Amino acid sequence: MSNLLMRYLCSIMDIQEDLSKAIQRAIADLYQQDMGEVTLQPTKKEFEGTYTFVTFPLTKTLRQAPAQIGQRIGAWLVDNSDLVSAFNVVQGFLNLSIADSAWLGLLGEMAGQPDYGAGDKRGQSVMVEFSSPNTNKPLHLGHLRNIFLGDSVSRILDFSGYDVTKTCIVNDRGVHICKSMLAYRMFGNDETPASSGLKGDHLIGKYYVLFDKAYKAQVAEMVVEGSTQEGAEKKAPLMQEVQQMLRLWEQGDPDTVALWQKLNNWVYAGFDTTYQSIGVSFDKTYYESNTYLLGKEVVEEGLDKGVFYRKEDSSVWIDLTDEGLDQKLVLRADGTSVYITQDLGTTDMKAADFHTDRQIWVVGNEQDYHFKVLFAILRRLGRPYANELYHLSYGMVDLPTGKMKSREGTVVDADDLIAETVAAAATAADEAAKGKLAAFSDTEKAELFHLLGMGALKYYLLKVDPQKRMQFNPAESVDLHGNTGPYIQYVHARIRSILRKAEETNLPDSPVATVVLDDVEQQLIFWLSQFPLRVSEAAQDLAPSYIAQYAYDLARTFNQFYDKLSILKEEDPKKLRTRLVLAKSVAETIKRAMGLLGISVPEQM
RNA sequence: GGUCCCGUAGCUCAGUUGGAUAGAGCAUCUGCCUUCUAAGCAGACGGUCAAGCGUUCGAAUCGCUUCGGGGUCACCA
Repeated sequence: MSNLLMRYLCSIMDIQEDLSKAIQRAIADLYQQDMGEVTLQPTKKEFEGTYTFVTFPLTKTLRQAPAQIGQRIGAWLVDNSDLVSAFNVVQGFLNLSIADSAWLGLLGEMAGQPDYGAGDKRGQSVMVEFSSPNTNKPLHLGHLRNIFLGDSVSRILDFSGYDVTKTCIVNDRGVHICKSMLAYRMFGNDETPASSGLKGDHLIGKYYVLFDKAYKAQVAEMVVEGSTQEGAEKKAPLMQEVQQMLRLWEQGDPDTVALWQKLNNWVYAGFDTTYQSIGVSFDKTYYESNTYLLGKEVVEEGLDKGVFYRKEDSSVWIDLTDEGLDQKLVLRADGTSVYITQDLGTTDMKAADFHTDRQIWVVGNEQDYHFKVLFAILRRLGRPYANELYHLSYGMVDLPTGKMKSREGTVVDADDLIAETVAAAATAADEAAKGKLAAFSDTEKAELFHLLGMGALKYYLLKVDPQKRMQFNPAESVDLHGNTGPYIQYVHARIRSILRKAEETNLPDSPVATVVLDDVEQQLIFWLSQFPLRVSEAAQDLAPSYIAQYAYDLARTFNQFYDKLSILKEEDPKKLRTRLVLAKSVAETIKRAMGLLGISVPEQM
């Protein structure tokens, strides 16, 4: 996939890039050798300097000891480059200090850019599919990881210059929803979200559970009467009724369809409420009731092309054993579809609807195999888009007590979790505020606590590498201290407070070119300068965790700066002005970075 | 069993294309508010990077083997 993603091109001055070129020139000048691209790394904090160039790899070609190479290049840079103010050599490591003038020039350019870090429009489009719930029960914690990931990846790609289409495929048909429908018909007494006071998705979830209870009781009874467990599960009258209902639905029976529509609409309203409270939306929602019959013509096409083959029982298969996969059924003997049939058709349809250059699915890693097969089939069918399909796979969310299991009732409901997180954030924040919120109205307070709670929750779920299974610890997820969303939000509020006091309307937008910088100021400018690179890496790897980590590093460095140096009480007006520019840039970059995670930042907290 | 993913401090996690003495947070302990928001800062404690072998100037990172955890290999979705 990465072949499509070009390296981010930074329009502003790039110290790292310029330094790397200067080193190439040094080597050319001193040794008459062309080393090609040279890479730099940040200097470890126990050493003096900002960037480190490793000279070990040059020893063979240049036939000189690593330390000596470092000495010569370092000296050359100090003499010939305005960027480098000093250097030191430790074995094969050449540590370079950057001149204040270079830092200040960089800060000035960054501060002057209204959309600093954004990528140029590249005329490429991406579709991101995420959330994709079933309509028989409410969203849960696992969905939240999925939704936050999909939403954040969409924002990152958009910010990086792609045209992004966010889609959601709702699984609104099938046995699962018929179970809720049947239970509602049996026990519902025309209950509605309004009459019950329940969100629509929770109401339907309640009937899904009721069905399961009644069904299990029925099965148990039949087992007592002598049936086998397996036989009872198939023959139980409730299951028979569900199957009959599904048939009626497929035949378009008006009563069944009306009931189905009524219940599903309640569920959608419930989902919408949840999406709204977490600040997530979609450009296009597909419904499986409209797509589940798709894919059969793809099967015909595959048979014609000889990609698929028919068995004696007339079921249709593909043999993927030479790719390390298996033989896979794509159409049952009775001519009905399986899951992958429908996905083949849906993928074609999405491509036809939006013509995006890429399609990304945010789906849990239990479907890794499914997507390997899906992509392999589409490649064999010769789809032009087949090499630009990507499964953004993520690991499950575990609780401290272990796996979430719906059977054992340990599934964490999304709405409950959001409410609890916001409530916990409110308690903790109220206490920590120590009177800072005295001027806030109740509404303003509620908004702030929601913002902090969502910041805590989103940051907690997004800071971890998606691929990894992660543990959700409720207590940690609402923490305001340390590597958390609220810690970063706090830094933003702190800076905004200072800027307000500094007569906001009259803030400078450029530093003074001649001031002497403190180490921590250099570090802060360094972190600011890393933002575009981090964004491009996050876009390339579809990794919101890079942005989360970055935002924390930036915020933490600001707190060190804040503790060490005063802004408003600085007596040297040049320094004061420079620090204001610096603080303002940090606040804006934090806001932007957190925005890429779908997290808002407060003006005051 | 085939195949894929994971294994880093007591716990939760970072660790950029192989680089220096492997980093944060939480927890525990110690300092710092008359001073721009202490929701903060600084410090201490804490490691056989699951184990072994190999590749190389150099490995948490790459390769192989073993052990441990999980997913998947449905005419479910």
